[in-house]
Amino acid sequence: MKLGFDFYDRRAVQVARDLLGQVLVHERAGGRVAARIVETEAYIGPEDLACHASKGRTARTEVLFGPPGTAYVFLVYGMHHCFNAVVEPEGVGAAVLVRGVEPVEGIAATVRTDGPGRVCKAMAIDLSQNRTSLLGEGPLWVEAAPRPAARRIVRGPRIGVDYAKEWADRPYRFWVKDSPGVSRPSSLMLPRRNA
DNA sequence: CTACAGATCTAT
DNA sequence: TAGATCTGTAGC
Repeated sequence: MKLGFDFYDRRAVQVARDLLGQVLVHERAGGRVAARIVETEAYIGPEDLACHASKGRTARTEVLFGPPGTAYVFLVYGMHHCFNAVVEPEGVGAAVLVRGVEPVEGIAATVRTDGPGRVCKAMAIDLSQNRTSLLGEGPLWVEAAPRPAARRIVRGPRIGVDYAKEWADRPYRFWVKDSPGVSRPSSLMLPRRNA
């Protein structure tokens, strides 16, 4: 069953942690694509300098202030899409970014799904899903699934938000320990093993 | 109006 | 380590 209003209508950090293990589904003409969420980041509101809502209400960020359970998709670096779920009560500009998934259905095993850009590419998510509801009959939703054991959930600072001053160090990133769907900063990339 | 940097990824 | 490639936002 789909995660509903009450799931998203909570603190961003809580939703980010609870989204781990849940299954993101995109149903479209070409068929259904589904993947298990293994990495998320919370962007907690306008006071959070890493959150797009810190820019105030603009054409781009307006959706963040809307009802929880809405898709927020944006384009970064002119080529990569990032998928978020709007969270917290209406009026609070907050969201949870999905940074990594593991294929469940409709994604070739060879396709990489670690990193927010790759998640959207693998799941065919783009700006056409921006502002669509995750709660009703829209093309995107999150299916409830068993959560990972608490001891398999790891927490740390968000990626790529160094400009956000003290907010950059806040531990708002959550991921499932040892999952291949979890992204790693290039500076920490391990050398490729051929053995 | 122009300039610039960004919640990234890939190839060199 | 830099280039792709586009848009919101700031600055003039």
